[in-house]
Amino acid sequence: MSSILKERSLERTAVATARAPHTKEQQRRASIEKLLAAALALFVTRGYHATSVEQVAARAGLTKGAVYFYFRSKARLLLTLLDRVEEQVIAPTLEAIAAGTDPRDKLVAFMHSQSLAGEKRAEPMLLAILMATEFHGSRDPIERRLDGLFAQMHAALTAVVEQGKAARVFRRDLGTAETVSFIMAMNQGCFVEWYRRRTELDGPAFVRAMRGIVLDGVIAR
Amino acid sequence: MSSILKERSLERTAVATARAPHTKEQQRRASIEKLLAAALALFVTRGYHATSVEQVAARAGLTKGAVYFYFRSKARLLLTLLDRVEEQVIAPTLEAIAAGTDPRDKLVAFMHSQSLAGEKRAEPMLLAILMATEFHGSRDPIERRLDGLFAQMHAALTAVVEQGKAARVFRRDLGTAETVSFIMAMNQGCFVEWYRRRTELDGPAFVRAMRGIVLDGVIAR
Amino acid sequence: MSSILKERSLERTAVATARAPHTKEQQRRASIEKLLAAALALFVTRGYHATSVEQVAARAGLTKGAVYFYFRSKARLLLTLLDRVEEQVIAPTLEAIAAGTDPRDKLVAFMHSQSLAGEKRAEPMLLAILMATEFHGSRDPIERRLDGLFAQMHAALTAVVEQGKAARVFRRDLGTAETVSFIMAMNQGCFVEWYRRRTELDGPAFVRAMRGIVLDGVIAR
Amino acid sequence: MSSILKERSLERTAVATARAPHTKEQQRRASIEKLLAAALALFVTRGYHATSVEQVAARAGLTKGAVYFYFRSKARLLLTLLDRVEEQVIAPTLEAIAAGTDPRDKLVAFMHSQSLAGEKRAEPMLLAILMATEFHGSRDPIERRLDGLFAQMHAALTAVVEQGKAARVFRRDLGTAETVSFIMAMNQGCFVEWYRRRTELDGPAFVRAMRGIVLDGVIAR
DNA sequence: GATGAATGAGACTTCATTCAT
DNA sequence: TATGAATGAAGTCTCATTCAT
Repeated sequence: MSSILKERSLERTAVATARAPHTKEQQRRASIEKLLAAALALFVTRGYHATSVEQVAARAGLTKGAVYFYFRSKARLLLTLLDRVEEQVIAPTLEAIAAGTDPRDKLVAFMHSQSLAGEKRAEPMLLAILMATEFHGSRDPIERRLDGLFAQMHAALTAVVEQGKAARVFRRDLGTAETVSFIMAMNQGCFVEWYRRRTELDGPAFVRAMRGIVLDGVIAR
Repeated sequence: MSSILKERSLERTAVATARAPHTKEQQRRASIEKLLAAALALFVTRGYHATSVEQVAARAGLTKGAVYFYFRSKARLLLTLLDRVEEQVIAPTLEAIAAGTDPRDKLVAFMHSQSLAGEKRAEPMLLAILMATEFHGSRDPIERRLDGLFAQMHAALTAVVEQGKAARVFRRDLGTAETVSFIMAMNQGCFVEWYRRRTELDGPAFVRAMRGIVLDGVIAR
Repeated sequence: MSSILKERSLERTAVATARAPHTKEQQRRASIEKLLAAALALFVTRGYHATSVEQVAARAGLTKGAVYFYFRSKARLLLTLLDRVEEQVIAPTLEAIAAGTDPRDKLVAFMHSQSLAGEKRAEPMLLAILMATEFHGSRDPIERRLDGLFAQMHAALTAVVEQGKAARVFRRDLGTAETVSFIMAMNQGCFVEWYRRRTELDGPAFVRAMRGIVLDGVIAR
Repeated sequence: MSSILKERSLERTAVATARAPHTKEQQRRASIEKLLAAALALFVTRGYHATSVEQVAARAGLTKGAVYFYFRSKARLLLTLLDRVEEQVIAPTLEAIAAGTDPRDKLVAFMHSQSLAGEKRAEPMLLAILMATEFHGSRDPIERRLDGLFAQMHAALTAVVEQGKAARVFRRDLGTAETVSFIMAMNQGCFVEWYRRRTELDGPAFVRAMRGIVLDGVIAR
């Protein structure tokens, strides 16, 4: 949410665009993007602790110093990445849920939005899930940030399930908290499974299976 | 499967029990158990890489050296733990599946066995899931060991689903691989979710929700 | 032969000398030299295994980390030192041999070159000899490097002895391999002896004794 | 010289031989011999520091504890071995020198005795040479012990050379200390070379070369 | 007579981080 | 803007040694 970079870069955008295309500002942006992309790829495949700042820098074609110049620490590098997850994955999902008219619609919207994310932005979403695993119980600020991200989705889904049960569209024999947890857990589990078995699984078919099973299981008959 | 410890201790069990277990053997066992218990707890809560051998030893009331005396490396400590997961969680689940008579029965048996494990042996099962995340893509021998563990369950479930579809008890509109992956993913996701939200969730209710949704979603109507 | 350092530093020498060598490059060089000098002194007096990286760093006025920054391992530190031995001791000796016109000349050149090395570069030469002892039979890459170094001198001397015997200048009653081994062994033995008894022995007198005995013993009467 | 073991074992020899052959005393001896043999082989091939007490014990078919039971430390293990070197190699050589009638004879006796040792007891002699290299400059008691061993031979040779020069049988243009050092150095260097190139060199031929060169080089014409 | 459990010091190495340039 | 030198803490592992049995 609060990337260190945003403010600084925005205040110079005007000047930069007025002047010319190949400016310091552009290089700055490019370096930042290269570093974030490198970090994302490495954190997702190797994990945060197993990835060294040097590896991130090398993959971005820069040196360690650059990471510390743009991000003040390895942790902020991850936090900046998590800001993007919020913008690009969480926020759209929340909006999609909000846009739905009835509970069933909202649940479908949630799943649809998530599978879209899985297709277009698999890595950012995966990052949040994997980092939640890696930092769980660490008492690190990063854990709190991640808890915040998931809490938003959790809250939104809780509202949907309550609504659904009130409207007698969803099964009422299951606890709300338990239903929500199930949906979140299944969603995250499937994300990870899909990422790992990318080559073996048929993406659309997997999404269909997932959606079908959950809807049939959650919707009251 | 091949714990370093088993051989040595077993070959002496006869002698030991004949003479009544005396201190050397007892101490050996006790130290090993303390170390394994400490490692299990720490690996599950902090992760493997984030846990130092010294922390494991300290939690067991011993020193680093003792860890290296019994297990020859940090990796073997984890591998020994995974041997136990296989014995205590995977094997019983496979047996439960095998004991089921029809596909529906077998699927229920799988879920039941897994939720039992979640109740009685949450940490060992969780260990396998979390380590699979931490070591995925590492090319480490540990990754291969984990792949082996999950492959067993995957294979068993694949057989169940094929049977179920052949008998027209399970939905036939979903791909087998996708259905199996869904079941595994959901199962693992729920395990993690339940562990993390232990205090907020009602265990039995959560298991009921999970089971209900999946059965209703998988079984053909 | 392939010092890690050479490439990097050489490619910048032009720029550096053009602009007058400034601090970064100078500091780099200075630190490397300090580390290599410290390592050389310690490896020669205490041996490789008995010398810790920390001792090397401390003697150079730096910390362990600096050693790993410049050389990536303790082994590379030694290998870099061996590169220098090759350049500064082995190569000149080979050249001296090559420059000799007849076998007797070449043998004298060999001994002269070696005693010069003993005077001016006792430590580098000694390093090779002592490390050959320490690593013999270790199957370590360092052993292979050392074998390579000595093989060059061995080959050169073999040619000289063959030539000498063919020209009937050298004794023909002794096997070539045995004569060469004797020369190498005597040379190395004397190097070590001289280093150890530096204070008691008269260097020039020792060299004279050595040379006299060998020549009188090898040359046919 | 002062093996810890001798006293103890001797006082029981009487009892042991009186009783029966397969006694504790015999086993004791056997274990000690196995340990010493293992240590000798390992120290010579891998070096003292690079050999762990555990490796020694394992090669002897025993455990670490046994080493500490018989020898109180790793150092004493080596010291005991050096006692044997003195008995089996140094002493006989000194006696051989003493038995010679004139200087030339004594020098030949020295070289003959040493080459005999090289044939029959290569490892013990080698041990002394290699350990002298490994411990030189260490200020360890072992270094002093080794200095003592070599000092004996040095002293004996010094007497021989002085005699030889006085009798005008040896070259008088070379310093005594330098000549002695040369002989010692050449002798040790050849020992090592021969051990390393055992397979390539013809032992007798090598000894002949060595002896021929040295005698021709030392004896006055 | 010998083992096996356990320790603790110290080794090599990695890595996040700082800072002068 | 970015690099490269350097640090220091921490991590995995080895090993000589002690001691109860």
